[in-house]
Amino acid sequence: MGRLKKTYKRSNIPLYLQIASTLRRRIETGHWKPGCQISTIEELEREFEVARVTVRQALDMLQTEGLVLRQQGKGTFVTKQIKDKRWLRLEICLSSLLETIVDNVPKFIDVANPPPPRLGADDGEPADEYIYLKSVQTRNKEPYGLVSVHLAKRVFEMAPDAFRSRTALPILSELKDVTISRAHQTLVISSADMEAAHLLKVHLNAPTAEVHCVVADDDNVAIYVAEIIYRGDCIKFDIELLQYLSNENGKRS
Amino acid sequence: MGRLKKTYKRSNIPLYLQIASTLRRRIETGHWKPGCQISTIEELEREFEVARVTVRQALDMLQTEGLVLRQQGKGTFVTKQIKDKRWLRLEICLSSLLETIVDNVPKFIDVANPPPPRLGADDGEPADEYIYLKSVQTRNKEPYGLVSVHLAKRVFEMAPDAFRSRTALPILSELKDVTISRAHQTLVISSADMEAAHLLKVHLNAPTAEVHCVVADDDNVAIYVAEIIYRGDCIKFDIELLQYLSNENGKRS
DNA sequence: CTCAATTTGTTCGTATGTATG
DNA sequence: ACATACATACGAACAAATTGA
Repeated sequence: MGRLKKTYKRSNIPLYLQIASTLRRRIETGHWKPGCQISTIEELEREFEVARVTVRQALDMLQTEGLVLRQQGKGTFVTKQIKDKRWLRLEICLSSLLETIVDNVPKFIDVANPPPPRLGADDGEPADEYIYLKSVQTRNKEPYGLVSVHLAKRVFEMAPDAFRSRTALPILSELKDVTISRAHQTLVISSADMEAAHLLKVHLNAPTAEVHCVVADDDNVAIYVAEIIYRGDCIKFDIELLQYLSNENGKRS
Repeated sequence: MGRLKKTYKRSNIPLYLQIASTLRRRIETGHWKPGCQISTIEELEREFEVARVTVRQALDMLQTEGLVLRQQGKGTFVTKQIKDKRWLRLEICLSSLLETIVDNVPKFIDVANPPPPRLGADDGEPADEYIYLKSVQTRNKEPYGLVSVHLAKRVFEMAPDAFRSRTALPILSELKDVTISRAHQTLVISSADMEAAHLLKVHLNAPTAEVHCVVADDDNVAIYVAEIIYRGDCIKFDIELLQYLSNENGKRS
């Protein structure tokens, strides 16, 4: 068994899906640009070491997605560039984060048995009581984030109607009687479980970003504890490495 | 077709794999802790709306991985916790980034036909000539990153031996005759293609972080252009949202 | 216009994998 | 463990459209 087959077999995912992903990627990265003819079926047969029908099955998918056009006797051509949908820029300061999400429209979901908030060691003291709010965030009617928020009941009751209709964090930051002393966020890369896949309309195991966000007030009480699952394909992170310069960097004048 | 089946079918990935992933996740997140008995096969049958044999096939995988132990007449028990391997903290300033990667051991790969560097509009002017260095980064003998660097030939020749044996960025920052005027990084979430899957020893389509990093000198020439693919399961991002406060945030004193 | 080369389309038969009850 | 159905994958042969010589 060749090196290729070995990589294929590490997952038991159907071959034609794996090949489709690889080809889709070549279009996405601009390796094959729109209008350009891609490798012939026979070349792909040899490259991936698979049967003709399997290559065709992969191309069928791309054609259904409208990415390529196949013409008998001519070849297979790229019809459109995949547009990058990564519109959601992750932010590293609270004010820009708020700007990004203030206009989002949450669709709230009823939850029968709310889980307890997951608080880490550094996240502050738990509040006496929490209200649990779960919602799907959408943009252009496309879901992109699944948000589960534990909001201190005391805070929730300052503006219950607002919290039940808009995204919590901007409301929180506008409340006069609440002082935010700490806001901390952790991001890891994960993959969609059944619930997330269903609500975000992606494949099971599609790449996601899991964000854990905790806001503490001036008594160090965690008044806002959120678990957010974003679709991986809508997120982007820009970092200017020289912007927040610490002093140790002796190189720069 | 029920809601569950619909989510399953969105991908054509075999059912037993999807179920295995879901169960593996429950162990990973601590929903089922070590020693704990998991749902019986009959419960899982009902929960996932699949046949008995399909559940068993999923459990076979977990048992092969050593995650669970099945005992006839007793049940299925979790044997070990999956350890979180997210040791690599992404950094937002150059000095901490350098600290993180300075000791990394790259294993260089020969490349026949280097691709051209991918420079965006804001990335600066291209250098006259680049040296292409491709390497797999490892930690504890486990691969975690696939790095492709275009290094301006002029810079490379200042310390060719160093660049051929160590990670480029720390060397670059130590060179006396090079002034870094801009260092910019973009991160997106993606999934492993054939090559990355093979070199990073993950499944095809496993979640990854793709980092595009460009360093420009004081003539605004892009002297370092890197494409890095990290395993998604070794990355972590900590953000103190109040640390880098912009002025508009009127709420805080 | 015809011919040959190229490229995709179609169809068989067979084997194995996945999923059900 | 069995019978059944359907999906995946192979290899090979043949058909149809396009192109340029």
